[in-house]
Amino acid sequence: MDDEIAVVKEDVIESMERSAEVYGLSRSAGRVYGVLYFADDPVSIPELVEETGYAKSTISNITRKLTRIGMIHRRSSEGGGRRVRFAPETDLWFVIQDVFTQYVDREMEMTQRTLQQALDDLAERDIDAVEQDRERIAELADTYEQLQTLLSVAMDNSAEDVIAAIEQSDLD
Amino acid sequence: MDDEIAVVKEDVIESMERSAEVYGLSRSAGRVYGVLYFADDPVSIPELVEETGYAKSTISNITRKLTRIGMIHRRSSEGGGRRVRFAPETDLWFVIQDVFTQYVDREMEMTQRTLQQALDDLAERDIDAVEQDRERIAELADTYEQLQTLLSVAMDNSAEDVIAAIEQSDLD
DNA sequence: TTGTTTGTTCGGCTCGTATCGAACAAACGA
DNA sequence: TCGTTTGTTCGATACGAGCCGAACAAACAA
Repeated sequence: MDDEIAVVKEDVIESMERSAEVYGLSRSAGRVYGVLYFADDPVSIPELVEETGYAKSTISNITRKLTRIGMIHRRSSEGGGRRVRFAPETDLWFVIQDVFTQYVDREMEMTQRTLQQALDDLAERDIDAVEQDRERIAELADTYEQLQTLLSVAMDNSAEDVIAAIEQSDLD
Repeated sequence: MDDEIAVVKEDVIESMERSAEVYGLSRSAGRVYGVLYFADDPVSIPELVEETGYAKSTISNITRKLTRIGMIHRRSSEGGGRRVRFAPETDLWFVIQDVFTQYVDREMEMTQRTLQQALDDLAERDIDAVEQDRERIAELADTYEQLQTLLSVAMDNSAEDVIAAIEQSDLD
């Protein structure tokens, strides 16, 4: 009876474990997210321990990491005791935007700063001797700027809007 | 003299090491790419050993990995002996497209298959008992389909075209 | 053929990370 | 107040990844 349903959910959760791995998270993180995703209400740490079989400390670490990247949320302060409860962020586009803004955008900013500094350093020197190197660094900076432009547009809009904008053009 | 230039290049290469880490590669991979990026001609494995200080076996593994994901290319068959030489792929957008197509697109296809299978399984059962679970899985499938659409448009066009399409709309 | 150069594979070492259980801290209920 | 529940932090262990040197394989030169 319910068993069949449980099997189907288990399949989906296992799929989430695989996905988590692809995106640089642990399988355990995928499972925790999966349990939250199918839960009717926010889930406490003891309940996650019960449902996943992981140790309390492990769940504590996983929930912290997932909370930090915005994949789950702490639903603190609520009827019951001081139990912390977690709910999943179901808008995956939002999660992606968050992660890219936190890490990729950051990395691009740092890289751009390094490249500009390098160009400044080379600018003070004999042109011919460094021209080829200067050109290469400049190209890299251009490429990065282009990627940054692309990324910031994607990060500042809903997935629907981006799709709509592209489809209304002649790209597809 | 040349030293100053070497320092600037070293800064840029170290930046590439950091970037490589953010994107799930090893620092050593970033360095190898950096050396190739500044080289005037394709570089052999012994030369990479010389320039990076890494062991021959390490360079062998790194070049294989970078070649697989399309960040560098084997320039085999060439004037000299049987030495294999490597050149960098400088079109980073092309690299990104490759990686996303190889891994993310693949993961999304697999997930979609799992989700559809789950929906089929639930379809045979009593509607009311599984309606909420079915709805959740369906939403996940929808989200994934949307992300796939977005991704495939981005992966099938040049960065310039995608940027142009978006800017010609009213998104920015 | 035989020695040399080049590249891959293998075994081992190190280090980081995931995980556990236990100790600790904080908040709640009695 | 004191015990109980909840959550975090702290070593300890285990497993995987990066890296190395050595053994091996393959191609070239003499």
